[in-house]
Amino acid sequence: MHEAYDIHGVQEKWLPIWDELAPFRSGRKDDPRPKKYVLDMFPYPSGDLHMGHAEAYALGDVIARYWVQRGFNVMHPIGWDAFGLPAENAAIKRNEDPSVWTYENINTQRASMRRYACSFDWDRVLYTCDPEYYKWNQWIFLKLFEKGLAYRKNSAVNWCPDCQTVLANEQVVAGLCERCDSSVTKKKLNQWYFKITAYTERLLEDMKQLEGKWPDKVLTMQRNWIGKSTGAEIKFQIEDRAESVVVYTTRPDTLHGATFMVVAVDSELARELATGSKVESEFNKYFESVRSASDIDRLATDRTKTGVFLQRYAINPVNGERIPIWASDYVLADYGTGAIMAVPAHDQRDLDFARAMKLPVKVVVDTGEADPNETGIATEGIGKIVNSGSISGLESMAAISKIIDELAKKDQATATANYRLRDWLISRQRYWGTPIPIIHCSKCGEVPVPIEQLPVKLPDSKTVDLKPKGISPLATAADWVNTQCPKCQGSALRDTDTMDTFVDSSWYFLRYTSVNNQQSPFDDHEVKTWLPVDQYVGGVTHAILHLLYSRFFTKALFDMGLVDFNEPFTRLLNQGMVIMDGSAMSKSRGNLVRLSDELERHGVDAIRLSMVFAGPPEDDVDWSDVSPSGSVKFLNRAWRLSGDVTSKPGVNFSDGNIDLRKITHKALHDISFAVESFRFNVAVARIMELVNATRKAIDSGCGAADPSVREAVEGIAISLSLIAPYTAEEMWERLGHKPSVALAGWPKIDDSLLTADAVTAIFQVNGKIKSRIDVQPDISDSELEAMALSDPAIKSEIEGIKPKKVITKAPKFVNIVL
RNA sequence: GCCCCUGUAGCCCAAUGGCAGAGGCAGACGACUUAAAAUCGUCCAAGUGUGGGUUCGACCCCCACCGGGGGCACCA
Repeated sequence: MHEAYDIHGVQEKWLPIWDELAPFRSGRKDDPRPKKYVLDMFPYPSGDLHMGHAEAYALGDVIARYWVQRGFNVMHPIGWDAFGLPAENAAIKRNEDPSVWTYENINTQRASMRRYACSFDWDRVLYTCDPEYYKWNQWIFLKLFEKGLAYRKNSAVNWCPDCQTVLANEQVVAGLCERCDSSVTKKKLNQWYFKITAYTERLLEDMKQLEGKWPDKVLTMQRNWIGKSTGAEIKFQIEDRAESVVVYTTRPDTLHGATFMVVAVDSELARELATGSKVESEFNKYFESVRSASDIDRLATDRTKTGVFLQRYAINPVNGERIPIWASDYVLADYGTGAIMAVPAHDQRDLDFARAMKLPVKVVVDTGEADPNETGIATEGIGKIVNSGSISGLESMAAISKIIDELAKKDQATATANYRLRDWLISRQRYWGTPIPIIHCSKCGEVPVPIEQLPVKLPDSKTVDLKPKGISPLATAADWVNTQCPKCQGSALRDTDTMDTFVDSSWYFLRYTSVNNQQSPFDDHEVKTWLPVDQYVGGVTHAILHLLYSRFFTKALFDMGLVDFNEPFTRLLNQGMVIMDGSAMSKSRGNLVRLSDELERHGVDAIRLSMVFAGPPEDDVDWSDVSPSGSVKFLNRAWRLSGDVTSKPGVNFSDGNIDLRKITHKALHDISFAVESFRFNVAVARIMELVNATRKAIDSGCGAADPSVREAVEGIAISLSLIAPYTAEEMWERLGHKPSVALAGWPKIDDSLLTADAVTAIFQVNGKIKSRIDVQPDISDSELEAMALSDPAIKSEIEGIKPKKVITKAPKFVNIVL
């Protein structure tokens, strides 16, 4: 039986010692170390931790632990995103308060995190369902309300029939509810919104700060989501109507080609134009058919165009042509002005409609492609303008600015931009969330709950009918709903909706700085000390939702003077998913791997190591490609080294074997570099290399007693402490040191040991390698070139031909071009 | 349909315009062992998806195509 350490024994051994030492407590007032805020996205407490958490928290931990070793005062907090539907649904099923299920899961997860050796600061924990937390949600809501950034409006909203609540645009994915995949329908409701659209340009502009620091993918997704387009608003006179209609177009250069106008069937304008006309009943029939269609149907791209001619005409401002006005569902009521000028020759959707309705097609841009009249394919590119009066002959770009100028003088056009981003709908018709702190008074209207009355706590769940029925369960708590108007003292009603749980996570990173503060959401001084977050770690699933909302909150708080930075997360790392056999793990697929089973089998360190070593962090980890037993083997191999070292702690390393010392210093240097550039898999490979080299040095090199061996093994223990804390702690103890290795500090790297004694130079002829030779690393270009030219292999290649060119980069290579 | 990422050994992955291989998994062989496990050691394999181009030199940069993944998709 070869010596091996007891995986589970060491876990039980070190946990209480770490509890005692609390090596990751941050924020001592007199701490002289520079700060670093490393943040993992907090979990939703939906049961125990799973493989995905194991990966994410292993990666975040490497970063946090690394900066501690590098001498930083690292804040690495954790909390729970504890409001939300699963708790409520469980509560209904179990007939108990949602908090019971929630806190049971939180306790389970907390115990698992402790065991998983997460380097969290356990003094900075928060739960969003805690009234001490959501009180500040309400406080921020009221601040936004005061600034006009929180408002209520009546409009058609996304409704999930399964969750029985409304959803924000961001929470509808391809017509389906992002939570439960039900088909989302529309419902006309009076709902609360946050005015994120007031920040559109800044959300877009400030992304420049994040370039290179956030994954490009996330920035692209946010840009797409915001969806900026530039163009012009153009006024069209309408026959027999005093007011003109404004349309938005990105292609004012095609204005002469507008042969009809289309208004959104569900717009006010369409209703007005149809009312009292001969086509009113036909319009109503069409309107009803469109209204009952699901989003899924509506979004199908290959759907044939439908519409109703409203028997009305608009006048094209550039040529006075009468163009018919149609109502259709292919124009959206809430984008642009809800009406468009249709240019069938140069827009595929308009062309499809024109062909379906037998409307004329007029080519006004020559793109060099075939006539859309014949091909049925609109020529959407830019080109030379034709048949367009004053702008004929211009290129599209020049034509756009000219026509806008001309029309602007007559007050018929304005250059403008449009965005896809809509305001954030935050009211939800469910119980387990933050109550909206507004009182509705028949005399005074929407009255904010006075600050000193916060929090507006949720009514006791026993007094509430939790079953979803389309209105908020809070409405059934009569005693809670009926209250007094803070202004006129008359009887009034509380708002019964709760906030979207994304509100909770939009500022939690600020609360960590002062979780026990009862006077304000966060302590000014602490926020100045710690924020912004230096490193955020989490899944790409939040690329739009959470990250966009948090950026919006930060900017709003900045404008209120509450924070002094405008981007919350300086750097972002997106880890991939843990999958199995090529697809996402799920019970129904039968490919679920249970984290607890894996931990039981291989131990915490081996699982953490496997996660980190599996590949680049942003790639998915396929668990079927991972060998946790290989990790166990490696950890044993590293651990055994610590028992072989015979020199005493504190021995002078400079007396050690130079070869091993060079390997050690190079390895430690490379490991730092790899960790700082998020190539953790490479860092692990370097540690493995160092372990192999040390093994060799002990068995067949300088021997176990050499000081260089101690230096190497100590370096291994410290590096491993980022990834495999239990093993590292055991090694550190066996090396004769006191715990914790987490605080040992990164070894000082001696630059003079980083240069090799000799390097292999290569000699090429026409880029092909012909010879190689070991040279001094400080050899000069001319020396190396001379060596190359006198090298026998090279000489025979050259054979008296005079080289055209010789490229020399000492000490690496010489390339002779013939 | 549009945009982005990606393709290296049987597999997971390294290689920051300069020797294609750092590390691991799997495999083969040897040492130790009565034997096996564990351990230690040795070995094994691709010329970088395909075709062009730039360069003295390309896995790396550019273009096209093929395969895989992702995002957007009636947003005027």
